[in-house]
Amino acid sequence: MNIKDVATRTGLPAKTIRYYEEIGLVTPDRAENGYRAFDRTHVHKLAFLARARGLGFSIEDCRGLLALWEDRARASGDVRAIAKAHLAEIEEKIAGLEEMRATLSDLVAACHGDDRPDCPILKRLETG
Amino acid sequence: MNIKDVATRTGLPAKTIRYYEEIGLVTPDRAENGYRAFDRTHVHKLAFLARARGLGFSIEDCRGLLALWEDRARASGDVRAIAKAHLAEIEEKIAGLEEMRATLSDLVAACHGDDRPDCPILKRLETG
DNA sequence: CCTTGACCTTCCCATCACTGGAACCCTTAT
DNA sequence: ATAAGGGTTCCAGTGATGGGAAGGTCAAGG
Repeated sequence: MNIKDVATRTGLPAKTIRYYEEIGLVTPDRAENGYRAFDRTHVHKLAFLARARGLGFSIEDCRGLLALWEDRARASGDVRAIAKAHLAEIEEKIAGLEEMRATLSDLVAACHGDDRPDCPILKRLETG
Repeated sequence: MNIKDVATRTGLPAKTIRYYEEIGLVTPDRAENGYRAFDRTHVHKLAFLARARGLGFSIEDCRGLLALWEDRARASGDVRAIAKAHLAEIEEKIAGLEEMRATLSDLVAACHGDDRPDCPILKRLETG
């Protein structure tokens, strides 16, 4: 299968698939004309990657998850540890963003937002 | 004032302050020895930038906010528009992360996480 | 046979907002 | 004289792509 078909099937841009090959996440064969030749397992792997990335896992996490996925003797605890660490990062990010949101929505609410120069938003940025 | 003092006062790394000069956000004078010479207004400006960045505004947003801050004839509506757009972006980001968090915490909860290979997390990544 | 258009390839540059490091200069104190 | 602790510039790298150039390949139509 050529790269465009794989892109369509997995939802990943062709560029991204080439990148994943470059960093060793997939290793498609090559046809005689130099085109990448993907088989079912490659597509399956790329779909896995697309889902993991969709859940926000880093490329390196994905590499680890892929390795575990392909290891029949894996311990589910290892998978869980990766997911748990990632979950913690996400929660941290959310917390940071929530704080920004709270401040920003207060400021936006406090600013009358007309032609006058007086502005609580700028005042806050000015004075902390 | 030399860059280290400004860094201490604003909480910004010296590297970042140099970068802000490079992209035209501040334009400190130069002493005879080539050192950057910051005065009170530069420090004030950098502190403003530090706070705006702390609220997640992009550098380009900061540039706009700085310009408005320095414009006595500004309309607070312009400031508010920038803040509102940024708030919307943040809320979008939060929504995306919340979705990830929900899925991930379900998966982490469902995975027994021991030595056995059976793993709902991998199953989910495998099958969507 | 030739051309067109849709593929494919590699390669390099850009993103965002820094961060690290090398190589070198200046100042102050010992 | 030297050492510590400033400062300077410039180059390269980060994560995970995206854009675009320059050129090879393939199938269909005139």
